[in-house]
Amino acid sequence: MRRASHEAKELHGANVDCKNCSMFALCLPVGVGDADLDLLERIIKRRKLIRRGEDLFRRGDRFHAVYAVKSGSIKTFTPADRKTVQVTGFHLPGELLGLDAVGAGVYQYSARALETASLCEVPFDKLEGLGAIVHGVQRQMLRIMSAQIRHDLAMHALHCKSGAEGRLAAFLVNLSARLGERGFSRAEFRLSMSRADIGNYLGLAKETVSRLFTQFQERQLISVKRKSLRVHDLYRLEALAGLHLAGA
Amino acid sequence: MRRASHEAKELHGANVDCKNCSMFALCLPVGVGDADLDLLERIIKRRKLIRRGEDLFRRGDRFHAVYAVKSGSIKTFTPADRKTVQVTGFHLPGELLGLDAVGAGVYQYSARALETASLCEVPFDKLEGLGAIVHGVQRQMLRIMSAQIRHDLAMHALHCKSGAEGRLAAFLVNLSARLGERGFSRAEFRLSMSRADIGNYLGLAKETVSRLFTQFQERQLISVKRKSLRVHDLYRLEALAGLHLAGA
DNA sequence: CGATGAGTTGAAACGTCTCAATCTACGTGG
DNA sequence: CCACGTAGATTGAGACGTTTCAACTCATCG
Repeated sequence: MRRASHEAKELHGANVDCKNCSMFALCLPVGVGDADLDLLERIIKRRKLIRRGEDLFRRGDRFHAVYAVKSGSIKTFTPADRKTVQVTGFHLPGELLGLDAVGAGVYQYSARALETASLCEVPFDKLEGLGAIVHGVQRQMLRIMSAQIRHDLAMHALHCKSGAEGRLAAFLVNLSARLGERGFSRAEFRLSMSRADIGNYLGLAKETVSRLFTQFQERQLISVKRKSLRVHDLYRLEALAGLHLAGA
Repeated sequence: MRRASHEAKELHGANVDCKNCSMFALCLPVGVGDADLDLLERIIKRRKLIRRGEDLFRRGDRFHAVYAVKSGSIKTFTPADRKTVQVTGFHLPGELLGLDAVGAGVYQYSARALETASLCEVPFDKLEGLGAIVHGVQRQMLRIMSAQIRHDLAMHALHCKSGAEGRLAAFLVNLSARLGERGFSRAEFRLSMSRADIGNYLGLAKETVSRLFTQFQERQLISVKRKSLRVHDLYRLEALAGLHLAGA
């Protein structure tokens, strides 16, 4: 059970509260109002602003920091064919980027802003150093990594749905849920990525995505107008996505 | 560049050396021959043996331990439809299971032996406790988690290849590489999972998998006889899988 | 040695992709 | 401020690949 009782924010423009940020868990163990918190603040709060189409980092860049999205959204991608890319994920406000690079030393994919985005940069060596000192930070770092693995698993499951319909439905349900978790509206939001990006991500042709959107609309599941989307019947959408398994 | 110069072991029956185990990294930071190592040993070395078809744990079970596969292989799966399952992964000797459950408290999927398998059980609370005390263990735990995230990313990429041919090729290349990393033969190994499992995992019908195997065989890429597989032309297989991108 | 489950193969049905034309929104420069 | 150019989105029709259904073979095991 998750709460989403706040007045839902607009994705575009609004920042996530630190409370809703994936990184916030790191703040909890340190005594609030303590010198420790100040220490953490000094490490984390470097802000970065990038505009639509600009890259945050590129595949192969030396790893030095994890990023938390404060506002806007980011897509990550990696070369596929000699002249195409594979979109590997979309990152929404409150979510993290770059954890996969921790042990590798270099980023595994490129990250590009889908719209103007602000981010918190967290230099990892400093954070790791803090973890060695402050009790509980280490524990939270593991929790965060584990959550990332679960997230990736869920994305994986999303891709496995056979049939374009189920995949797109799962994608929308997933987007809706992730936005809802951070206090945005679950029912109405902006698709910051193009149809082509969605298609690429899901392994579908952009035309198929487009057709499916209009089909979902005819079935009263959603309404889409350009980039704005409204979910009318989340339950049936989830059913299409293959959720609603056992009674659980 | 990875080395595989050892005499290649048989997958079936042979154990991975601790040296080749994902968990081994945890042993490095503690001074070898020290009292610490003994401590680690006491935590890790609970062995578990399960037979083909038996479950190591089930989705929803309370999380208490991470497992390392010593021999044999494990498949993980989760319910999909009301009466089908989705295979989420295969775990080979030296690989880990259950890291995703660290922050969740319960396992996210069920794990079943594809053949008789022996495992090391690592109670996580104890390990975490040790991490708080022994310098370096914490660091290695993060490295391991990060590696898991990268692994999941790679699996994700594998699924994204459009076209059954590319997906199956990528799957075989991936299997070959993972076995090679642990000192097994990259060219000749046993497919411990059924065609149906492979198909389910890749989002293909089992018949398609079967047809592709014979087709790959006709093209001299591999030879398959029942469960034993030999890779004849890894390079062309990688090409099919969509690797060989830029010159890098 | 028959039973059983896994694997293979064929033919038809279906779904998704590709190609191509059209349409829409948006940003740019006149 | 309007007009145009462009990139993204939509829609249609045919080609292609994968799934499904079904028959059959082959190994394994009681």
